[in-house]
Amino acid sequence: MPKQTFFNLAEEKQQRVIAAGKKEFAAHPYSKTSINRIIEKADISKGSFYQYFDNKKDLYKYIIEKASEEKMKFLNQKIKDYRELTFFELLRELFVAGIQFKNAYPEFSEIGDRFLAGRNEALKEEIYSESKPKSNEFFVKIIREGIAKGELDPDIDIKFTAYMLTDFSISIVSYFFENHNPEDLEEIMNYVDKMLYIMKNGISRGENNGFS
Amino acid sequence: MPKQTFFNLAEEKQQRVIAAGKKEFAAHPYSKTSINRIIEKADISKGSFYQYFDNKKDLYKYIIEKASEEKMKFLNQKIKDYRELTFFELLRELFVAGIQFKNAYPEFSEIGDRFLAGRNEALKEEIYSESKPKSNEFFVKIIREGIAKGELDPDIDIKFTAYMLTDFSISIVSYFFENHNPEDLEEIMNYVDKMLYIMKNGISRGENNGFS
DNA sequence: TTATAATGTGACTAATAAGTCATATGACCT
DNA sequence: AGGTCATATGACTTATTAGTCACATTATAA
Repeated sequence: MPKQTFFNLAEEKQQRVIAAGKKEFAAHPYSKTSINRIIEKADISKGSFYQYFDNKKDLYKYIIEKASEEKMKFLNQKIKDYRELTFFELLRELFVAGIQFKNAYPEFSEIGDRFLAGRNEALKEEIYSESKPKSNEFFVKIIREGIAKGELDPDIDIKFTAYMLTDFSISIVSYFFENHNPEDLEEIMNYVDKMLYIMKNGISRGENNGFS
Repeated sequence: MPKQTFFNLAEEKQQRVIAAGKKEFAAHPYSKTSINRIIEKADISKGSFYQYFDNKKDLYKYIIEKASEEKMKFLNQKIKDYRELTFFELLRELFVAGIQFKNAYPEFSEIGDRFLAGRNEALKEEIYSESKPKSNEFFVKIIREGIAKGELDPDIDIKFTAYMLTDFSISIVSYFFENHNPEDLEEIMNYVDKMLYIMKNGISRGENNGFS
C-alpha cells in the first residue's frame, strides 16, 4: 500500500505518478521496469518516490489493484442482467467484454496480461492473497450454476474446466489481437462464436451439432 | 550462432558453458539473466564468453534451439506409430509425452515455457523465423488430417483450433504441475482424459456423451 | 512572527550489468 | 629457437539500478 503521504497529495500529482507507473509497467516486464524512468516521467524526485511508496513492488501492487477494479467495474457495466443469461450467453458476453476492455483500457489490459502471464509465482501469490477476486473462482461459480440449471454436462471436472476457461479468456483475446482488427465488432462476434461452438460441442464429428 | 571458436573447444568445456546457460535461463526471465553469473558458473572469463558468442542473445538462441531439438527427439521417440493413431489418441499421446518431457528435462522445459510465455514478440519472431517448426503448424496438419479421416467436425475453424490446442498443450501441463504430483502417471492419464473429454464433446449437456 | 511538522530534493553509495582491450599463455610449425 | 596463431584473461569503461540522507522548502498552527 502507498504511504499516507501519497494520498495527501493533490489529485493531479497522484494521477501523474499513477500514469507514469502504468506506462512503465505496460511497456516492460516487471523485472525490467525502472523507478528512475517512472520518476522522470512523473516529474518527481527520487526522494519523493520513496516517501510515497516503500519500493517498486508497492506501486506495482497498487496499480494491479486499480487495473483489477477497473476491469470489474467495466464487466459489471457491460453485463447487467447476468442472472437471466444462460451459461453460454454469459460466457459470450464475458469474452466480448474482455476484448472491449482491452480496447478501452489498453494499458491496464497490458499490465494485467503481463501479470497473469508472468512466471514470478511468489509475486502472484502475494498479490492474489491480498485481493480476493480470482477470475478462477468466478468461473467455478458460474459452472456450478450452469450444471445446476441443467445447461452443462455434470460429468465435467469443475475445477479443471474453470482453469481452462480462465486460460481461454486470456488466450482468445490475445489470439484476436494478434490476428484481427480489434475494432471490428462483427469480426469479434464471429470469432467468439467459433470459440463457443467448440466449447459447447467439442471438435469431434458427431450428431450433436446444429443446435444452438 | 556461436562462433567457430566455441565449437573448437573441448566437448567438456562446451558442455560446462551450455549447462551454466541452461541453469541461468531456467532460473530467471530473459531480461534478468546475467552473463556474469553464467561465466562464473561455467568457470570461464568474460573475454572468453565474447570469443564464443556475440552476446547473451546468441547463447540464448542456441540453447532454445537445443531445447526444441531435444523435445522433438523425445516426442518422436514416444510417439512412433503416429499415422496409425486416431486424432484423439494422438492428442492424448502428445499431452502425456509433454508432461513426461517436463519431468525428464525440467530445465529445457522451463526455458521453453518461459520463452513461449514471454511477451517479447520481437525476440520470439527472430527465433521463430530461424527455425521452422512452430507447434502451431503441426496442429494445423493433424487437424486437417483428422477432418479428412472424418474424425473431426468439418465446421470448426482450423487455424483457431490449432491456436487453442497449442495454448492448451502448455496450459494443461502447467495446470498439472501446479496442482498435482507430476510423478504419478495414473493421475496424469486421468487428467489428460478429462481434458480430452471436453475437447471432444464440449461442456454442453447433450445426448452426445458416452461414446469413446 | 516563530515554531513545528510535512513534503520535496538530488547528489551520493553500493551493486550490478554488458562489452572492450591490451596483454598473456600455450600449441604447432619451420 | 623463433615465429605465428588461436585461445584465455580480468581490469576497466560506461551505463544503469535501488535506495539513503542531509538539507531545503513550504504549509500549518500558536
